[in-house]
Amino acid sequence: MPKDRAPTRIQKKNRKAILDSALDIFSARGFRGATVDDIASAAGLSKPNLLYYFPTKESIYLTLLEGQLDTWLDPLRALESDGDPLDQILAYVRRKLEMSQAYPRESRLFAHEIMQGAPRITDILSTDLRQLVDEKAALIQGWMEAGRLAPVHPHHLIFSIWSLTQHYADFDVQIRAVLPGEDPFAAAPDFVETLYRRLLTP
Amino acid sequence: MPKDRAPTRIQKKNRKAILDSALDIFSARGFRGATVDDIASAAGLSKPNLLYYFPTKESIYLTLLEGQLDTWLDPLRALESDGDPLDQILAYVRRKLEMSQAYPRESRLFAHEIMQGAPRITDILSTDLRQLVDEKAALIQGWMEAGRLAPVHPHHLIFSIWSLTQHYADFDVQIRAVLPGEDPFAAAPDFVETLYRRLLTP
DNA sequence: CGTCGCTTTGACCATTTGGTCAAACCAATT
DNA sequence: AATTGGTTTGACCAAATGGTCAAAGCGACG
Repeated sequence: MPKDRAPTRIQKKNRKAILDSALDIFSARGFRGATVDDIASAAGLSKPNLLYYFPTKESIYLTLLEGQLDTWLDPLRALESDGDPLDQILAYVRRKLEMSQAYPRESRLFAHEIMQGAPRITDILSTDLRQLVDEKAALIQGWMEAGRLAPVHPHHLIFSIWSLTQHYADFDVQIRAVLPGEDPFAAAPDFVETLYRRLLTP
Repeated sequence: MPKDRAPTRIQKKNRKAILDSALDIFSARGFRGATVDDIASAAGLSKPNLLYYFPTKESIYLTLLEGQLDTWLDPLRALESDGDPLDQILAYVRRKLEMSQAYPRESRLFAHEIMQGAPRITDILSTDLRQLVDEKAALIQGWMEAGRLAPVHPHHLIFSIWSLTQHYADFDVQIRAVLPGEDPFAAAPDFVETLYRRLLTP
């Protein structure tokens, strides 16, 4: 593995290729279902060569998880107290749905990890994520108490947004198998907007 | 493996124990994350002994998937054209949520399988499940056209029910990490009922 | 109580898989 | 062109894992 210097051109290229291939494979098969060999050949490298850039399979996986976590939570962070509450929520839902469409691999990566019991990120979930959610739930609660949104349990509201939007990424195969021809994401934005509009309009 | 006769008392007991332990482990770790040894010792058997009852790891997994699929779809099948449409939908949602609470392992088993691309059940999804969903979607569509339910895309309505209810089982860890103390399933029934009531009341 | 057929197991095997290592290979700088 | 340091690989290893098998154990029934 290279020294502690500025990464060379080759290092940048290969680390990026590895992480991209690894995301493909981890997101499709979970941590244990992915093999180092598969990731390596998907990245166009030999296994020892891959292990020259990342010391272990786990280190690749952790790099991905940690590297994407912030991005993944950005939409929720952007939920602000300014402006119309319903618009804020709808914008959040829309961002979340766009992320599921644009980054389904990331969605599945987290889904796998959480369904395994989230062994590598429980502490983050119960500290950072929990704090963020509590904060935004309080904001929503405030809107509801002010009569600016119809009242519902704010935490469960957030869960429902997660589940609904990520479902389109995580269960893509099922949706496509069931939906007659049409692109799952075609009608989804309208549907979720309608749903949250009717749920939350005071 | 035993001949083609009526199963003995011991066979019944052991097959049941194996399937139960296997459900524990497959649902927690997915197919590749589960080892035959783990399942065997969880069932209180040696590995060769387990393989005396099921020829392969895959056969255990398939037995579970197929054995639970019908049960898993029963709530949707029970959606009938009789009675008040909203009550029918709300009853479906309630049944589905109860199943997530009572059978989280089964929910996760299917979730894992589908997230892997559903290699073993794609055909069932695109035939049986699709037909069932189409049928019920048509029923819902009819209710909406008759003005007895507020109009939304019926397929996506069904997806939303799946995602919302199964989320409580599949992402249990995350929900518990985020929810301040309370039991996730305590407020869930009220929340989902409110959601679908507001969404669908004409 | 002996036999027959179901049940259980220790020992074993082949394959897969994560990871190591020394040697070869390049690329750029002097 | 020689040197230096990053890059690549073939060969190899140990552990894990799915599965086999012959032999031993056991239960019920005549």
